Amino acid sequence: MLDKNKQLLYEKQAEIARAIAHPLRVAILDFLKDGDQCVCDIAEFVGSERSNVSRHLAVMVNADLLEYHKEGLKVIYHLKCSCVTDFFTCAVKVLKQQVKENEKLLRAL
Amino acid sequence: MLDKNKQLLYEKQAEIARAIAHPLRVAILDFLKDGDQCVCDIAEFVGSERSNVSRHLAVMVNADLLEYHKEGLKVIYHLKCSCVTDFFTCAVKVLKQQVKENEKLLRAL
DNA sequence: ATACTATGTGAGTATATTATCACATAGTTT
DNA sequence: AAACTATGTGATAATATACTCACATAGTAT
Repeated sequence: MLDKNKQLLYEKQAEIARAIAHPLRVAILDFLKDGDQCVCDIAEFVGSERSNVSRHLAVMVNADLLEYHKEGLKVIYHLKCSCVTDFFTCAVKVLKQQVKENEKLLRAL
Repeated sequence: MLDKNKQLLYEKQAEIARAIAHPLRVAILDFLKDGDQCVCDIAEFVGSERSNVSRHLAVMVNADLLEYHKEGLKVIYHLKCSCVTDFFTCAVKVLKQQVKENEKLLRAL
């Protein structure tokens, strides 16, 4: 059985996964990996209301995936840990493997 | 704005993140990285009901993170894509960075 | 066939997450 | 100061997730 420390670690890791686990947030992370952006431009990129984007950004700041600073009226968000892209690399691997299997299935018809 | 294909990709990636985003599932993945296991032993490892574990396993099979085969009465689960550990490496990096910042804060008191 | 073991599933409840709208705040410009 | 712009937040409703219990299924052993 798990000891308390391991359990806590798993909870923390799950928290980080949860902070990524939304299409909009994935889109935001993908956008920010190419450079810092303000809420306004992020909202335009992902195609959602600013208030909604604001909430999603807060989720990721809370999980320490993002940080921000003010520039006049604007709030600029910045990807704090670039290794987040490692996750996406893995996700793409899983997806490609899915496709491969579907192709196999298709050929068997 | 995002085109349909990008949007679909982000949804798929989010789906995979969601499949990881639970303490129990993180624990299971961590357990399986060291070798295949049956539901029974997984349930014991994570310290939860078998029926619950069964459901969590189904979530990850659905996301193509896991696969399984039967061996007599037992169902053996297997980590399909070892790169999942990359995600945890990143998560740990984020957590360490959190700790560092907290230490800084503490010293400033 | 009966009893047993490992696993999965339906139903119900509890809880968490998300989107939306209206509004609040804070900084900027005139 | 008044109007404006960018952002964040409270309240609500809709939806999704998670856990539990009881039961179903499938393979095994006697």
